[in-house]
Amino acid sequence: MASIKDVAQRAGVSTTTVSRVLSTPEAVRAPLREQVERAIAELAYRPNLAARRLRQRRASLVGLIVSDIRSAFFTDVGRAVEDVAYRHGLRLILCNSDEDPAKEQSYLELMADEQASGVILSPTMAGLKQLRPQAWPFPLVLVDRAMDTTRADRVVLDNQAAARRATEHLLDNGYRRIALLAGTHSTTGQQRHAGYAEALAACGLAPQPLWMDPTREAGERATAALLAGTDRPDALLATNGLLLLGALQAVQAAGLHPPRDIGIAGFDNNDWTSLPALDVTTIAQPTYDIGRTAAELLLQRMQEPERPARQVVLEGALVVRGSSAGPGRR
Amino acid sequence: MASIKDVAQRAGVSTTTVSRVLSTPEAVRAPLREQVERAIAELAYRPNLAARRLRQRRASLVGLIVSDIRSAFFTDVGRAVEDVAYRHGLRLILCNSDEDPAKEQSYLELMADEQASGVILSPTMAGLKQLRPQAWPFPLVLVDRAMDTTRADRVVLDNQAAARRATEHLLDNGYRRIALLAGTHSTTGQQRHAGYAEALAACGLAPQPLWMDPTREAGERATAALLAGTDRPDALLATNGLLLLGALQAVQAAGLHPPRDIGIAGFDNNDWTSLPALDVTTIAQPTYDIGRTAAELLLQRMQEPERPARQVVLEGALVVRGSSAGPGRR
DNA sequence: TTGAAAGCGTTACCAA
DNA sequence: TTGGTAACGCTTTCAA
Repeated sequence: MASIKDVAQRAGVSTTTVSRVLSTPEAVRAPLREQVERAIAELAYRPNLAARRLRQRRASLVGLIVSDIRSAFFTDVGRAVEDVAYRHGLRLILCNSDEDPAKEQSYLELMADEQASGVILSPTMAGLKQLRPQAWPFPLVLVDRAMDTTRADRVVLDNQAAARRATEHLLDNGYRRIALLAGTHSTTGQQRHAGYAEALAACGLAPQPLWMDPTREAGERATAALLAGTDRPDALLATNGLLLLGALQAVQAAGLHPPRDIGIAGFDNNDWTSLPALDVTTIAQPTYDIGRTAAELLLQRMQEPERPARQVVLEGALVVRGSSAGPGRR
Repeated sequence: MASIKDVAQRAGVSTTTVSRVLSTPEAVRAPLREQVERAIAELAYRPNLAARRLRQRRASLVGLIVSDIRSAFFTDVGRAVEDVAYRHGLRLILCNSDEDPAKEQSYLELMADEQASGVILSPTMAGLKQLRPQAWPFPLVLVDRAMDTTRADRVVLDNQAAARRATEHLLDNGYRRIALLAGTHSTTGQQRHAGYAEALAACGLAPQPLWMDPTREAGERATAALLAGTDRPDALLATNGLLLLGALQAVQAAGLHPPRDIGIAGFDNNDWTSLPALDVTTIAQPTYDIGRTAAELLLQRMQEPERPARQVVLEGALVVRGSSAGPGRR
């Protein structure tokens, strides 16, 4: 591997000059610069990142730690972050905490060890509770999940409003006994519950929330139990895509047909929800905007570490499809 | 940040000894070692990875470059790779090439710049064609996609056999005019086509392959055109999950009901395929095994760089569901 | 505008 | 078994 020394030798200049051509080319006179650039090309020189980091005590690298890499939500967010980061000469490292606080912690430590310039994090519930953003040697931006008390920049959906709108939509279409499948382990589940409860309260109706692990299996079990019970709901709202999938599974297994037998709506506009045979009403999140905003907040904080923390709230879009068209409708 | 010097000073030993405690503790006598360990704990010392890399000229880091991070296939593979890597003290960096050869190339360069110990790659078609595994400064293991001529370790599905089995299953259930939705841009599509053609040839039937971008939209368009045409097939086989989704979209939009009006089967046992309202026959890939095997091949090659390249072929499982039960069946 | 030299934190070599 | 010292490749003073 050619080093900066080899380049300097070949170009007949000092290593300082080569370094300058790499970082601030305009500070080197044209003829010399071209000489150096030629040597770089001829030797196929690539700077050693480890050496650069050691010297600069900072890596041109941002981390994105997500709780579930499988969800379309986070991959879209990741794409947006990468786009912004790349334009600013920053590399992105993607980490999947898999909803495991220990893994999350371990990745944060990895980022510290790697001297990352910044980290964007969608924390687990446990991780969020004990999170001390100031304790990390890099700026931290939270996405998707955050508490009002957290002193860090954050980008979140207006979960409460989105859930309220979805619930109102079900109410408008004639459903009255609306059950909520809500995920524990996340602030989003709680906020979505709040919006749901709010909409029902405005109509003087009783909420029927069910709390569970945010998995397909839990959603299926809870829904099956609900449908087998005496006080059967006439509509279901699921607070994320996996719970929605589980709910559909149970509804279909019970031989029920939305929207007639039961209304269905849920968060996350996953690709399969638009299949005509399912045609599920969903809340679509502005995933790309969320990621882009998070990356921009991070870059700003990197430049201005002392500015006060900001929260950006984005809106979800209700995608109305057939599954919530109203009881008795085909 | 405390450095190894601070630890040495506090423990009253040389930096060499501290370094040894970190890498080969058994080479340091117990009392001294404990002294050092105490100092490390008290100072909350963390080794500087950049310095370590600069010195060792190797990062304890493996890269996984996938063509589509969204697919369950690659996230499962990633989890398996991470498990194995973690057990061997290696960090995993996940990169998404998004089927873009330029991005793939750029990530390979990133891995070289980072002095990665090894890389696992699912190459794009263009990337595979011009891939020179020996040209990279790290061992390379291919997953999912590879050519027989590629001189690198590789782990692949027996795509041809899997496609043959799926086709035979459709034939066994009475379908005769079976169309194939195959993705260009990948060797898997071609191999799956071969198995499909083989099964049809054995029955003296004509293949009806359609080549397209491996996207939902392309699958939908192609299927819609197929269904609107004169020589309408009585079954469809899709070579990946997105094409399957697109095919279902078009079939349902046309008001057709599998398995009666048309048989459906496809690769990738995605979570939504088991919904009762869809109940799609699929080929499930042993994703975790694929990832684990790839990681193991990589570790072996890191230890023994000169061993000849090996190919590991794993089998897919046909998951029979209702969508292929036979024409005229409900 | 250019160059010399120091130093980032670690490990590897050699000597004790 | 332990320690001194050089070196990894780069950037950043500082001086010319």
